[in-house]
Amino acid sequence: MPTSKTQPVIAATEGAQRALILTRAARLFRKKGFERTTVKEIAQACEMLPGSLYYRYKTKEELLVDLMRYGIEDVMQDVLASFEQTEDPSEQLRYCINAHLRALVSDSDLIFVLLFEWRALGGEAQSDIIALRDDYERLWSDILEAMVQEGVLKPDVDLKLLRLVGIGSLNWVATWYDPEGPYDLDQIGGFLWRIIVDALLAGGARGAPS
Amino acid sequence: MPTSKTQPVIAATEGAQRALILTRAARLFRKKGFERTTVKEIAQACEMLPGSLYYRYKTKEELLVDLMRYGIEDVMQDVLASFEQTEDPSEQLRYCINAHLRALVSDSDLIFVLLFEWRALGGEAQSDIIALRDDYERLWSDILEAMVQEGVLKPDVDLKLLRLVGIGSLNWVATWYDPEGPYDLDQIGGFLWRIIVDALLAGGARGAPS
DNA sequence: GTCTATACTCTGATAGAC
DNA sequence: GTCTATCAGAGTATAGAC
Repeated sequence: MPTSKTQPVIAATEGAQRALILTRAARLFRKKGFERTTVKEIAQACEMLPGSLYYRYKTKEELLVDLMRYGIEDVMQDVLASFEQTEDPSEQLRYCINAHLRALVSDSDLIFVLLFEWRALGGEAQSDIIALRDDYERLWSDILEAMVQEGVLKPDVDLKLLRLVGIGSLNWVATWYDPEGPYDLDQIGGFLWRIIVDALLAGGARGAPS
Repeated sequence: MPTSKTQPVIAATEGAQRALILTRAARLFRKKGFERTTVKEIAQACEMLPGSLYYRYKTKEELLVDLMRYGIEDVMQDVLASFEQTEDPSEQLRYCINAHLRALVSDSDLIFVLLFEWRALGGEAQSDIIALRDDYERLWSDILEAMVQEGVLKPDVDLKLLRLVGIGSLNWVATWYDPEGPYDLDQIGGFLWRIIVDALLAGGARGAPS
């Protein structure tokens, strides 16, 4: 192999290992919760022994933090990419909703863990992750604000409430969604999207903002 | 004290003790999670010692199960009572939304624990609690169905999806609601209620069911 | 019913060989 | 980088006195 390509290849391998560990861990954390999952189990799932894991992460909590960081980067990329697929604000919302849902229930369980295990983090780590989550929510604020400025949403809608309630309904999907169930992600996302648009579309006949 | 009153008084005292223990435990579980809360801490919060707790509950998990059972009975009563305060289906929905929100963030943290700690339960206990939760969700199905039959919601609305998405947005409020924050429960509940009604009201001009 | 004292288990984490 | 071996600590749960 040419020397010039050595560096990237190593990096990719490293990254792959990290991804593998975090994904396997996420699956366990999602199923059993962070505390009930032992380091032994994580190592086993990665086909190594506990000692080897401690070469990469000083503590179990540090692994969780890295997992969450990795997860949030993942969603943000997905949502941003979806956002840029169209210029139409209403469609942008639809795409982003779908991207969020996909990230939430896809085979990587990173986002689920991010959403449901943050209490397992101690003080400072918790603040770090919350800050990252705020970044992500800001992304949604931007999307909604653009919709207002483009005249797709009524100007007097409380965007913060809409964001909180909307993301909430999306996040909760993770608790009941069943790939074998009657609804696919597009249906769920579309349902929510339609409600928002129907209720809050600019120029709507009903719904005085009281 | 007259003898005839002795029995009830004892029962009330017993019940009060149970309520005290479960409420104190719930606060801890909410803050730290079930696993990170030690039996010692629970006992301390109840001003007793670990041994005393084990007189009432054979295991820590049994305490959690009782807590969840107690919590779900609580919500169901509240929501049912709210439902019966009016005959108007639309208002019924509004009242029930508010009741759910109140239960969710009131000083008793029972519902929060019920919603976020069910993974801490092992197999059979988990099934029991899920069955209880299904009972509760059925209550919401009934409310929504009544709204359709009274002509308040469009007949072609997917009630199951509406229920899932709606309850989800309500439940998630528990993760961000701040009593000192800008929104009170009525505002939050009202916001969601208005969206539903505006988007899905029978005879709506927009929103063909695709 | 509550307390004291304690047994037993399991887990996160470390040190050092390879 | 990964494995072996192991420790110190913590936590649930129990037995029996009061």
